[in-house]
Amino acid sequence: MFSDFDINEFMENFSKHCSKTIVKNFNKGEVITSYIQKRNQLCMLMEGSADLVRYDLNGNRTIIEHILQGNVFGEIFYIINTNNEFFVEAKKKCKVLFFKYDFLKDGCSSNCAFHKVLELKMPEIILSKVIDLNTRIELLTKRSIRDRLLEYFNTIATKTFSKTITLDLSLTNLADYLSVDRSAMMRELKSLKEEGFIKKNGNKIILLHK
Amino acid sequence: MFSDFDINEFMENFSKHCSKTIVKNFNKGEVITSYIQKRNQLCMLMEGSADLVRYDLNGNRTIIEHILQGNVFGEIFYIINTNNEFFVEAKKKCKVLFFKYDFLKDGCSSNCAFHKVLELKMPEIILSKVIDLNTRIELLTKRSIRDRLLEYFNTIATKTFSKTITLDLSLTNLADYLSVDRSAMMRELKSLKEEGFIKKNGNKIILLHK
DNA sequence: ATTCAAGTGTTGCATTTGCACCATTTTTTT
DNA sequence: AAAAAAATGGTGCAAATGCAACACTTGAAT
Repeated sequence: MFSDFDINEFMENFSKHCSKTIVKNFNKGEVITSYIQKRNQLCMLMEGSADLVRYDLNGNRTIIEHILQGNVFGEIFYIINTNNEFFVEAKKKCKVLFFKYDFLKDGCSSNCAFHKVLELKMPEIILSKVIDLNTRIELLTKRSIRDRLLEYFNTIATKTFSKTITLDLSLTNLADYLSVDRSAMMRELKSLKEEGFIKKNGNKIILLHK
Repeated sequence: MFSDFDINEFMENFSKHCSKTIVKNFNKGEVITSYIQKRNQLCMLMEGSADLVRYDLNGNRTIIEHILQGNVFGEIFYIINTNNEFFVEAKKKCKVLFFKYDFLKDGCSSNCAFHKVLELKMPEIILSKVIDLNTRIELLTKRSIRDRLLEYFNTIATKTFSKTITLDLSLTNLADYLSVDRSAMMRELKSLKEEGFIKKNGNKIILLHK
């Protein structure tokens, strides 16, 4: 989608030239932002990886979104009407660009050229977000743990053109991402192995044709 | 978000002036589009309401998305990598505008002014889509039928500023939307009534403070 | 007005999932 | 290198959910 355009390089330059954007660095485990107030905040992950995590009243932890380099995130995408808390947690060292969505339309005082480019690219950036979210919904509408696991594996296999998958989430986090109980998921993984749907060795999974 | 701009009126005019967009009408029950090929199709619902429905291999029907007047939908938002079939079904008489996403960037031969406006408004249109999808994800990550029902009711209550809700989905469709078994959902609705969380009379539901 | 189709409400039973543990291994921190 | 923390793998049991079936009501079509 950005074949002729390196969005990360662009954003890096953007932040250097435009006084109204901020770049911050975070270490693993730190909270990048929390979705509480309405600040119209829009963020872009320039380096590293992070999770948008929700803790509910029962103590369940859910990974709402797995954020990779180049992805956008932030309050601007949410209407917060629950008591739950949302945090974006850095999984590795992260570099994050913060800016306000309003600001995008308004331009900045210096009327900088970067704004124009970002404005132009924004539909595509958000469109790829929509595609990711729909992929997530496709997963979450699966009714059984088995179907969610297979959907997750198949999505990655399709993306990487390979039936051999290296999980970038721990199994504990995978359960939180699929929004299911971890021990029940382990049980299901075992069944999938025994019934010949997959082979599993550590964080490597091979999808078998069945 | 479109306080100073009536997007529907605009689209109506757009379709009249721009040779590359098509408006079609559909009766209740008709299939508006199916998500199979990659045609970069983007649609906007100008009148009526519709559901994006998926039937899986087990025969389960899931309402992936409930599409209202002014909403956009279409293949462009999806990567189809499953065997499942996706249909958009008209719930009422519908008027739908079809166009191609690519075309948006390229402009049309007559270089019409409508393109410019749509280009300008596109980020906001898609942004509101993102907000809807995140609301949907928030619902689907709830682990119990009870929590999904309450989340659904609360979202509507927040939107309408009222604790009294009139369901615009049949209970059968609501179950398909929550992605749960209908009879299990009915059981849960009954418990919610008995335990004093809600009052229910036909398709009217009152949320009680608890 | 009658027939047919769809939606509602309910139940018994089987299956799946979640919960509360525990043992062991791996990773991280001190 | 030792200690602490986190992840993996597992189990028994309880609770939630799905499935299949049926009666009844409502709405649509002929």
